[in-house]
Amino acid sequence: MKPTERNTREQLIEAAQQVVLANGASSLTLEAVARTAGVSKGGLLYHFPNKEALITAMIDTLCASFETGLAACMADEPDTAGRFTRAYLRATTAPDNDTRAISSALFAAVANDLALVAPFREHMARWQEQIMDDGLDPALATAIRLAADGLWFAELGKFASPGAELRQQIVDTLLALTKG
Amino acid sequence: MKPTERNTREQLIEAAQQVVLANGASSLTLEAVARTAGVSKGGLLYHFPNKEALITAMIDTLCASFETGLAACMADEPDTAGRFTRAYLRATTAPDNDTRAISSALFAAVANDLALVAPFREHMARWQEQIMDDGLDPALATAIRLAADGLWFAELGKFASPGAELRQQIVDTLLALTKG
DNA sequence: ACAGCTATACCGTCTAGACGGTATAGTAAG
DNA sequence: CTTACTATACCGTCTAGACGGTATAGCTGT
Repeated sequence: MKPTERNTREQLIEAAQQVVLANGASSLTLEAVARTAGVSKGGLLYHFPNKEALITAMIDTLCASFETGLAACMADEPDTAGRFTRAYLRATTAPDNDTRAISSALFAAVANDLALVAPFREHMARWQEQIMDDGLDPALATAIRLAADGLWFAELGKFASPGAELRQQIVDTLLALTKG
Repeated sequence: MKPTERNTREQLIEAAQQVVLANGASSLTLEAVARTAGVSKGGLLYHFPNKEALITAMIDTLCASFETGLAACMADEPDTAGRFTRAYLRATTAPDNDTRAISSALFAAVANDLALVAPFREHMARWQEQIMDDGLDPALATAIRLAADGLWFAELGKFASPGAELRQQIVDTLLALTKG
């Protein structure tokens, strides 16, 4: 059996997500993560020299995961005006069940050190650029993006998040807005 | 000078907001809050027996402040379909400079104990009820609410928040949507 | 094929310090 | 005598991170 560098690292990140979701960001301790991942604390520190590195990796995973989903949605979308905006909307509202898990990285970052959200901000800025240059009225396109973010935020924090049926109608309404 | 029960209490809440905004939620310690407010730690504990009570008070302040702004916006809005949705939009996007300060309560709650956001969730649920029963298509009205939340969230966390001009156009676009 | 070396992938223990919270004694104003 | 604090000392718990040790895998020269 090969020592599974990749797997352990990923397991640790997953464990960190679980810990945050289960008990809140305040319970994200190195020990708890190690225990959840079935690894000793020393083992965790081998992969991530400190807590900051762990959270940074969580944020990277979040961004990479979304970027992947976004690329897939772009491929499915015809190359007409509003293409990126529609893909963004579809990507944020895709019924990925682990969206919440992955997004827990933001909670962890906010709770531990606001500076850790910087990479996320940069990604957002780049997406916003593409929204602005999407062949739609920039204000409308951004409004749609904000609605998508708002839905994602509502579901992340369980802030009056709409039920399945209403949710679908909202997505459809927003999609329709990208088509005049 | 009467020992100013009210003022000190409010000062402590303000200090807590400042601490969170300045250094992130992780730096919200009782000692730091007391120091910022110019009060001894014992004095803080006189008003708030523990950290949880302090954060709960922060959340209450957040909700009360928004509720007040919302009521004011309702009063300014004609009693036609979409009245509440427009008021909600205006209230969340009002250029209150301390919106960010007050909203730091959410950061504090998420960082310390997710259970503390429960009162906020309840408020959101009640607002959502009124959005649904506002004489508009529920999906459209909720989409507008989510866009308002998204804008608030973007500005709270500095996530690709639009500049002043674009922001105004977005609000106008959303307002227009409530009028068919 | 086998010894010798090195890098990888961990484990378990320890410590310094921070933090929440308690206790106590005292003060100043009304 | 009560309210509203200040000031200080302290305790128990938790935590990040350092450190030393260990087992294994994969070369490399012979």
